[in-house]
Amino acid sequence: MSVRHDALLAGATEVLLRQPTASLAEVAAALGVSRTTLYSRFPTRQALLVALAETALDLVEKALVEARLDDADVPGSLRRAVDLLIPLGPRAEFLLRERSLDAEPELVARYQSVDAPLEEFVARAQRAGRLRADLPAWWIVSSLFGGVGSAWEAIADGRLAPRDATALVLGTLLSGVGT
Amino acid sequence: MSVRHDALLAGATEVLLRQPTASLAEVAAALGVSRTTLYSRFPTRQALLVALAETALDLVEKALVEARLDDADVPGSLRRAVDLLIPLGPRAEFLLRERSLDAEPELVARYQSVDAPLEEFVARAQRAGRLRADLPAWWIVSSLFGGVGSAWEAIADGRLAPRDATALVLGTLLSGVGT
DNA sequence: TCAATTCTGAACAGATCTGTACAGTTACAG
DNA sequence: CTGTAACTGTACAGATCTGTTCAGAATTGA
Repeated sequence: MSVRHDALLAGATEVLLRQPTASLAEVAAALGVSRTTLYSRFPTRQALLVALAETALDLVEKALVEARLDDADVPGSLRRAVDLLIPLGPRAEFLLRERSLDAEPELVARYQSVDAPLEEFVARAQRAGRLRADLPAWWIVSSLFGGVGSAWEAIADGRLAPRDATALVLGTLLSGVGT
Repeated sequence: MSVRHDALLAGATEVLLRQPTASLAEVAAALGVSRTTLYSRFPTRQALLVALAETALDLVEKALVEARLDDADVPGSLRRAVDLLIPLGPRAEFLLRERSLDAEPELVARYQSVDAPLEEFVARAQRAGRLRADLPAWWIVSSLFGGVGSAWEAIADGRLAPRDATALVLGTLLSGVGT
């Protein structure tokens, strides 16, 4: 096997992220693999997209586990989570842009189950008075992911150094931009 | 003219937002217009996309003008801006998702010129001590648009009432989610 | 060295899309 | 009522993409 299966998935994600309408011929060429090989692994284009989404969700899920969300240390937990999410940029960004994935019920179901541990953590932190309780928990989670997304964009544009991203995202999320 | 030109643009935006790969035949059908008519107004598919983007940028630009950004009233100015940006959701969201527009230099140039007045306003507010000066102005603008984007998503999902959106976005942006 | 698995290039049918052309119909203004 | 302008349906050529098939080449492991 000249190209490992997961390396192939990672490469395909990047190609399709840059050019979502790329044909499988273009994807195969960019990966240095023949179109036939691609079809032997993924029977249809949609199957490839779903596989890409699955692995991206796996990565996000894994990041949230590795962040070791700890009710006793809310800022530290959030810092670890953002720190682990930042490098996933290109892999996960694909999920948000590709519309045809919304038609896959099993994927849509996973979106929520992946968010769940973080949302529950936020809700506990709110009850413990560590986070504002006058905002919906889902909104706080949404804002966190939004901040991570803005950071991805800024990094891709070369405006932001990856090492600075976490502090910027968390500093803004927790304290706001007001004085 | 059975379908007004700008109504046609608005409708086309919605169709293409829901299904970015829709053919011009589908777009025309959804608009109640013949495919031939569509081609008579926009010589190519790309020309249609560019026209859509132009009008979306016009709307954002107009919203920022109408917000009457006033250095003496930072929170009020931001509130007016967000208030006017929220209803633009579907129109502007299209811009962010459609990748083929990145190949149009004149559009890319406008992205920045549209943001400019807001970014300058933020920079002045920072110098006046009304906003945190330890964050880059572009990041604050990016966070504001990110918050508006999260609100659009939540509204589309039915999780958020449009009337509540502005307070949620601004409350989070200015004060953060920490206690 | 040999055998099995995997990859490759080429070709194919079917489908779809774009962009163009044109003749006929509708709608509207004067 | 009449003429102009806009719209419509249809048809076409060219291009591209998907998904399949298959015989041969390359790799790999034993």
